[in-house]
Amino acid sequence: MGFGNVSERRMQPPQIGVSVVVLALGPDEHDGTPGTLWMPLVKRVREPFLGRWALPGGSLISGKSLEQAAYEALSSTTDLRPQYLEQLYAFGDPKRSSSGLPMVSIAYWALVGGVESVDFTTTTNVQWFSEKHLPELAFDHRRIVDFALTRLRHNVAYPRVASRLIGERFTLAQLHRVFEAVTGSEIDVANFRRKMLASGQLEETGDKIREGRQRPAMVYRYRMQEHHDADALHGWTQEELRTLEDAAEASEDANAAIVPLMPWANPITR
Amino acid sequence: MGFGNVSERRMQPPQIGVSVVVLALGPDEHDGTPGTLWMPLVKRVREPFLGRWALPGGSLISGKSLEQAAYEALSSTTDLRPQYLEQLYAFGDPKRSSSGLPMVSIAYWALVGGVESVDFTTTTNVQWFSEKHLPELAFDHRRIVDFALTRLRHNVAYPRVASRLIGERFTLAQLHRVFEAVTGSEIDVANFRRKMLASGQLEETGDKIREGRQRPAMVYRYRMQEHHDADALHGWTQEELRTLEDAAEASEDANAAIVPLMPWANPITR
DNA sequence: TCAAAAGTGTTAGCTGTACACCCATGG
DNA sequence: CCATGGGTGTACAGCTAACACTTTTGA
Repeated sequence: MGFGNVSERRMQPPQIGVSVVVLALGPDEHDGTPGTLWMPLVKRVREPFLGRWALPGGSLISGKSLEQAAYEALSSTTDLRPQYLEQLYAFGDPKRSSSGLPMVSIAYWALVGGVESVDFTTTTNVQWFSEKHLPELAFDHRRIVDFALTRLRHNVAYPRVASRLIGERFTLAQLHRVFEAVTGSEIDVANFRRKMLASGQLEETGDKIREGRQRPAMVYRYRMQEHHDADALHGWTQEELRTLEDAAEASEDANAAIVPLMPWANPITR
Repeated sequence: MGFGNVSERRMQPPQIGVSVVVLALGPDEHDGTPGTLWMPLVKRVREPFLGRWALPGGSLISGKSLEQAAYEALSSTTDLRPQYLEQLYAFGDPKRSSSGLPMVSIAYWALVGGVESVDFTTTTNVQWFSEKHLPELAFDHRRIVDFALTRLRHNVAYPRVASRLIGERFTLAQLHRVFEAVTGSEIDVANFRRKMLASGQLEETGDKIREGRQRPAMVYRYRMQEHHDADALHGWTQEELRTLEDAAEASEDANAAIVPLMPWANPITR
């Protein structure tokens, strides 16, 4: 049972899928300093857009939540546990597939990493690309990527976001580099330090680390604040709460509850 | 050909629908002053949740964009042109329908109005409810409503949002009342005036209007800034751009292009 | 001429930004 | 002892919040 022709396909009820923009901090392509965002793409093995690079994703099948589907799309390309996963937007223009197949795609963005810990291995069907040198993508995935990058730039100031990119322990200088890399703008180091420390979100580990040959820097860690029970209040999932906050103004920062991500996730097999 | 039993339905591919939270500013229920948000709900005529109130919405069928589907859900309950329409969130937990029918719902929020112009007529299947006295809703629609209200509260400071609630021409006092009503907090009138005027977004009409028996107030109007051609730049729809901005911090306000809403909308028949 | 709402001025305190400066370390 | 990055002090500009004040109107 093959597909019908284009106009027949247009009459089908739309299919739902998820697409995930997975972002990790990796080395710059010229100097090796970490300061560029990388994302894995998969090569399509079917029409339409056979052979093109596309975002990891999959169809939504019964009994699974959207987050689960996104999580699985992610684990099919990376064996890392996502450090952050949030819904971006639902794309549903019937013209978007440009092949007549009506399709609604719910886009997610995820952060993986820990600066050192990401494995940028290339396989036949999965390859990591620098944000700055993306190939042509299938469907409207390029727009989804831009959407995700914009969101990240706007949200990197939230500790829960930045911390998922950089990893558990870090110096203020490292954190500063991440901010400059992600936002693409220069930030005064002195003021950055004070702002971060004043936020009360950072906690000294007591350790020091020397990166170059100079004075060693204090190692910090994000202080995970205790669970507010906000979800019990309104029945919202953490992910939904984050999206709510994304819509918030800057004023109320990070009074969100942080709980272990993906409470339903199975133990990872790696 | 009826439905199978619950476990059979669970195996179906999920259905996609849209739900719309339509908000308008209406009179307070005690004093008649405009200061309460109202929304239309429809009574369900089918299982599940037969007889319960639910958000206007519908199934997504082929060839229609999500926005079109949302627009039509809106026009089925209100013959007003939506002044604002924006995607909220995609809800997709398979447990959400509590009846075994897998369902993904893409929620939109819309503003209609112009203070005087909304017709709060009740019909058999459609009734307007005050935000403060909502009945029990079908599905997880209560959460969607809360989601929309939170979004509105966070975004009312954006002129394009507030203006769609209040109507074309207004005094600063009226605008001030809207802000206080929506945010639920007291705002110093003097500072509010200055902030609004300093924003450069307001424009005198030259008219004055007297609401009580006192000194008449200047009538203002929002200055619609010219079209940035941002959509041509990135291929984003206006609606997608707004959602992007929602994720933005307060700093960059309203450099968004404003174009006539719903360019594909047919002339209204009223 | 008085009450009530429209509209203006003034100040204290907070925050962001710029930039000068001191400190610790290995070579 | 010096170059380098880590880390601190300070001063100014601009914004916000609070509230006292003046103006305009109809009754």
